[in-house]
Amino acid sequence: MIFSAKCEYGIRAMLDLAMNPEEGPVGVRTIAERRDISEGFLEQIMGALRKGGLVESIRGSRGGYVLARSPEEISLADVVVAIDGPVSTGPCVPGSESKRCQQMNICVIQDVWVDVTDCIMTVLSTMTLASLKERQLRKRVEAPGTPLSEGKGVGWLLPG
Amino acid sequence: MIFSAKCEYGIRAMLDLAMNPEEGPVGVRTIAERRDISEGFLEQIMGALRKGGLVESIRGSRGGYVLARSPEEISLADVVVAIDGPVSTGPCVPGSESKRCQQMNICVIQDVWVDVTDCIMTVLSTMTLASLKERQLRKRVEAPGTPLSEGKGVGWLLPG
DNA sequence: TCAAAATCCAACTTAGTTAGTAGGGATACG
DNA sequence: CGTATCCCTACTAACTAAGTTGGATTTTGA
Repeated sequence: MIFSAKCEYGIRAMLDLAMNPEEGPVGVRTIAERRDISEGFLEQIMGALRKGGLVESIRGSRGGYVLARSPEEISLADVVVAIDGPVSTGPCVPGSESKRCQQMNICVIQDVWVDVTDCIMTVLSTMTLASLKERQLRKRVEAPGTPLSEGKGVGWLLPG
Repeated sequence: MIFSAKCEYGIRAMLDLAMNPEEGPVGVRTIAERRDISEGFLEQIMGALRKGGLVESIRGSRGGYVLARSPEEISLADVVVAIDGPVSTGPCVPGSESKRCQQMNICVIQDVWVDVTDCIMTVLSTMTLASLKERQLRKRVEAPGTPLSEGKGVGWLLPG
C-alpha cells in the first residue's frame, strides 16, 4: 500500500474543510465524527497539516481549523507530502538515505523508481481540493439511490 | 516506500537473466553474488517468479533459472505483480479486502487511488526487460569513468 | 552408487512501521 | 473560573519487511 490510512484521513479532513467553508473554524471532534476517523489520531494528522502550512488553527474554545489557502491552491500532492513526507518509490533512489547499491550512477532500476515517482506526483499535483469537491458534488447527484439518512457519516456529502 | 527490496532484487535478477542469455540456467548463488543479494532471500524471490510464470527452473546439479519468455515479452509490471502481488495504492479501493468506508459508491478519494494505480501500472507495463537491458548497455557506454574492476558485482554490466 | 550441487519449502527471527490510545499541558471564550 | 479546544509526548498492539535457518527433493557426474 502506497498511501497510509493517515493520508486518506488527511484528505478526508481537508475535503471536509473545503466543502464547509462557511462554518468558520471546524474542530477535530466535528471532523472526526463526520468523516468517521479516530479523534486522537486525527489530532495528530491535523498537526502535520498545520506544520505543512495547509491549515491554520484557532486555539481555545470555539477554536478549530480552517484552510490556509483556497481549495484551488491546495493539491493532493501538498496534503500527501505534509502527512507522509516525500513519496518514495523504491529502496534505491538518489535522494534516499537507505543503503544504496554500488552502481548507483549506472543503475537503470533507480531510473524506474524515479519515473514512477514522477508519474505519481504529476497525478497528485493536478488534483486540487476544489476539483475533488466538484467531483464529489457531481457524484452525489449522479448516485440518487445513495442512502443519505442511514447511519452516520453521510451528512458531509451535502455542501454547506 | 511503494516497492519492496524484494521487488528491486527480483528486477535485478530478471535483468541479470536477460543480460546473460547464453549462460543457460543460472543458479541462485551466481545471481546473488553478481547482484549483491542475500542468497536465501533471493531463493524465495525466484520461487515467486517461477510461480508467476516468468522464469523456469531446472532442478538438480547444473540446474538454475531461465526466462520463461523473451525479454521483450516481460514487463516490469509482470515482475512486480509476481513478487509483491497487485499494486495497491490506498486503504480504501474497490478491490481491496480492507475495511472500506460506508460511502464507497460515492467517495471520490478511492477514485484518486485508482487513478494513481492506473498511472503506475501504465509506466511499469511500458518497461520491458529488453528495454531496460538496452538502457543499461547505453548507460554503461555513457559513463566511462565507472570503476568496472573495483570490488565485486559489476561484471554483470557487461553483456555475455 | 554416491556425493555434490542445485531447486524447493516452511518455520523462525528481528527490526521497524502503522494505527491508534492515553494523559496531560496551553490557550481562549463566556 | 470552567469548559472547549488545540498541542505535544509517550506508549502499545498488531502487522510487515527482510532476511535466516534447516531440511527435503532432484539431477548430474565421477
